[in-house]
Amino acid sequence: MSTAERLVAAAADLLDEGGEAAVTLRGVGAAIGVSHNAPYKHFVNRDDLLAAVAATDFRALAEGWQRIRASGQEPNQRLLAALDAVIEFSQAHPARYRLLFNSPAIAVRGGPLTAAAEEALGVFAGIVEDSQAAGTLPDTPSDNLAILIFATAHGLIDADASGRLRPRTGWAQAGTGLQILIRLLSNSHQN
Amino acid sequence: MSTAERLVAAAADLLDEGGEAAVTLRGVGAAIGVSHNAPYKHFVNRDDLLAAVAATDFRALAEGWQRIRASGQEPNQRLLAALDAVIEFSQAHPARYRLLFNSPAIAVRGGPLTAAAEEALGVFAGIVEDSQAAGTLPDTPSDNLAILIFATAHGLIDADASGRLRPRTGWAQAGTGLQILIRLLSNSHQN
DNA sequence: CCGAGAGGTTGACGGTGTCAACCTCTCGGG
DNA sequence: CCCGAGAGGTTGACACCGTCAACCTCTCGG
Repeated sequence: MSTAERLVAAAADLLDEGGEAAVTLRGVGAAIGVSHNAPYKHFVNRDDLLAAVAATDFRALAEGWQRIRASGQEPNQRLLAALDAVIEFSQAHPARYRLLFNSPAIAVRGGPLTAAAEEALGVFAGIVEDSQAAGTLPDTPSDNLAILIFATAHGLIDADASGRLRPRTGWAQAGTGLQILIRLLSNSHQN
Repeated sequence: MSTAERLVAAAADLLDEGGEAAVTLRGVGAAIGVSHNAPYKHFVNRDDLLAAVAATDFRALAEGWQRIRASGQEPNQRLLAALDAVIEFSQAHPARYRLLFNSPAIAVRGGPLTAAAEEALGVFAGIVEDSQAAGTLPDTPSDNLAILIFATAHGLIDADASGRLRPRTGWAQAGTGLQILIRLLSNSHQN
């Protein structure tokens, strides 16, 4: 593993352990046994390192979704599995999830990060499209419905992370809300 | 205005001007002409000050929604107006919006912040309930549907803020997506 | 062979949150 | 009337952080 990769991995670990505030260039360097300035040989600054973590995670997410899309399940089952996958990631790695979908430091940047994000969301849109093609979701333009569904998932995940989901709804987790949404949308379609 | 209130106002201004990173205890103190340690006489630490800003904004949001709920419009129009209000806030004060609904530093804390947040979301749930009572939305339990709708709104706002909404959907802003959602839900109800 | 560049190091700078100590009013009970 | 406690403000210090600059040391291609 190259030094740059080890730095990214160390940053991801620190993110998991202590949130974004715990990711310090000096700490990341120390974690892999290099000096406090070594990261600057591979990343232009702290945000750039975080962006690299985000890009890695987007690629992993896209890969997981791709596998789900290619699996033999029913289309709506694949959609629910894709949503479950991102919910699971958000619970296992909250800070990294926030980096992907909530971080202003990352939002604007172009380049490989944006490309990785768009590829991942493209795979997700494909999964939604499969459901529409199978006739189990309304035939609104695919990208629009995908964004709508994903936005709801993200909103529910955030609400859960903020502790505002369970007390108000009694739902065990965000997935419950999404099942309800999918059902409502299916009803809408069959009207 | 008390010193504490002036500190909160100054913090809100800095949030608007330069994002969360620009809110520095020293800067907030300097902005109102006190020393770099004066804030500690009113807030236990930086997060506490940010929480005070968030609580203030939650109360203002609740007040605005209350006014909308009491207005004479049609129930579904009131719901769309409430959603427009939060979208407008998110665009006028992105960093403060993020503080309300995205911030891990704020999420866990109990006390007045949590109370203010729950009151605001309660008002929103009331608006949704009105629409259900008028028969223009499905009769899923009120709180659940409110959370579902608000989560979608929040997700679309985040997607927009990350620059991932417009290129993919062509929607002018998050509100467009919400109109579509409301229409889909209405269809679902009338099935 | 040698020189440039990649990748690493040390050292320094200004800025930041936070703690500790001190100062100075205000005001209510003896 | 006094006086002492506490609220609210100040200065000073500390450790830590991102970042810049300068330097060192390999490696490798012309």
